[in-house]
Amino acid sequence: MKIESFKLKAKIESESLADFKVGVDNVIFSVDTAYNRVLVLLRKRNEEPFNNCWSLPGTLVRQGESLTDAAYRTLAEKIQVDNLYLEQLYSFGDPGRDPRESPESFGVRYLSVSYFALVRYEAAKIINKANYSVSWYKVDEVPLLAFDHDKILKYGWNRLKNKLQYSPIAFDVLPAEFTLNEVYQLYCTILGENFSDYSNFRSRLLKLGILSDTGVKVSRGAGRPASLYRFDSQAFAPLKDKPLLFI
Amino acid sequence: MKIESFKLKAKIESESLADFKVGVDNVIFSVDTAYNRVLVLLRKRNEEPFNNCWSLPGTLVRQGESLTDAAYRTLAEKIQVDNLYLEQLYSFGDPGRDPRESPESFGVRYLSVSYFALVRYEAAKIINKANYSVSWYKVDEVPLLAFDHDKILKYGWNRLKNKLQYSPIAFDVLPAEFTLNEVYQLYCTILGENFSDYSNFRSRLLKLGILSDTGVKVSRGAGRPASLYRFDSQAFAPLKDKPLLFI
DNA sequence: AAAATTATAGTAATAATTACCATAATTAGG
DNA sequence: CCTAATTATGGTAATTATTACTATAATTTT
Repeated sequence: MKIESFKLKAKIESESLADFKVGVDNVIFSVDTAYNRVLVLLRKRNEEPFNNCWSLPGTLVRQGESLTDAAYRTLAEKIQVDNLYLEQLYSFGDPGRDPRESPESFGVRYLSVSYFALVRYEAAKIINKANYSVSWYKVDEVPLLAFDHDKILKYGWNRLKNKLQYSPIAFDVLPAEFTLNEVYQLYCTILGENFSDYSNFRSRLLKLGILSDTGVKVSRGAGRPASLYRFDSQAFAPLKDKPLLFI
Repeated sequence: MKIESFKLKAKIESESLADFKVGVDNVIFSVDTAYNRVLVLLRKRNEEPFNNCWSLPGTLVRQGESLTDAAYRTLAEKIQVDNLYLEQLYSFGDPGRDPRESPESFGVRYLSVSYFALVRYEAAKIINKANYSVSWYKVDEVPLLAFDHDKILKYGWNRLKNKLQYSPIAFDVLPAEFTLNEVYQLYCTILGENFSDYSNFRSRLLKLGILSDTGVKVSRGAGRPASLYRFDSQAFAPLKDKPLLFI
């Protein structure tokens, strides 16, 4: 059987099934505790459709590549960072969400599997290349985005705020050793300042029993030196999948 | 340009991009409070691959069809039910997850966008047709499933237990008017009996202020008649997206 | 050396949770 | 028809958690 006739046969057999290109779009948040802001990484498109529009950084999935790999590849192309949290967000696949779904393209559909990532602003370095431009935008000051990326961003921003409250994602993003104030600043920056008082946040966090005090003290500017803590993943393991509030 | 040569050009242009078929697989749970068990709907496959294996009910997405529509279509083919909760779960797309991803099929990939649904067992009627067989299995007694459906089921079962605790999905599944005991039984059946005492569950639930007493009393068997309540979606609206515990 | 700053511990008032108990209103069984 | 069993509902005291503070310790800044 020749290739083309095989293809035709497959086409007939599949009746009216859609053919998909699958893209991965990343909502990459960075927490800038120094300036009390959350930023999201946007990329200026330099191709059709939505040429010159800002969009979430994304890529189409290649042969043999897993979805997560595609997400990491996109992220690694744009920023250089050691500690990050990444998880799949949601899949957007409504017909018509991508203008490339034209009749001339034989009814191909574009599905976006979105991922959300969290990094610290100070620890993430943007990789600038000649052929594209990426930039951090304050999460509440993003321009209109290409495709349905506004919707994806909104979805991701909600997930981030919720996830932070019942999941220890903060410790994936912080360096291995951190002060309690650094944790507090991270929570404040993402959730707003009025969610808890520092003293109570400290006791709440320590009572969970998932942080271990290294005993090492560090001075960051003025004031009494703070203890460095580590996240104790062994102590956390039994709490996994329990509805656990971190704030 | 002829169709075939256009296709060839598209192929070259797309370099090493994967082509996907997108399927929707449903983890449909039913709560059987009478027998204190949670069931999941499985379908016996009557086609390759995994012929004669049990699998999650699913379908490939058709041209012009949204993912959610495909999920509802699969569900409506298998069961007849009035009140249900449905939400997208996760997308599984690792290369090699479907044996149809053979070299002869030109590197096509099979992505599964999974959905999870919740219904009441008493309210869901299986639709039996000649060409397939579906059946409820206790969630802790499922056989080995086709594809990576074991993984999907596990993921869905976790999501269900968590979601129930911070989201009012119970009221999507219950009839419009229900007794507090019916709510309690639903929670017990899914989460196990030792999560809370009935009396405390009642006060917790009522204190949320999202249920309104209709004043109508019903007798279900022996004992004092119970009040029928309604879910007050208006009262719930401001609580949406807050980390709210229902137990 | 004094003032400012930050970390940490602690405390009293309030609120929430828990493990019960009491009573009301019905059905079930003789 | 009467009594026992059953279920719904309201309540309470003990415990625990949360909240809004205060006090003190250990450092840097001036």
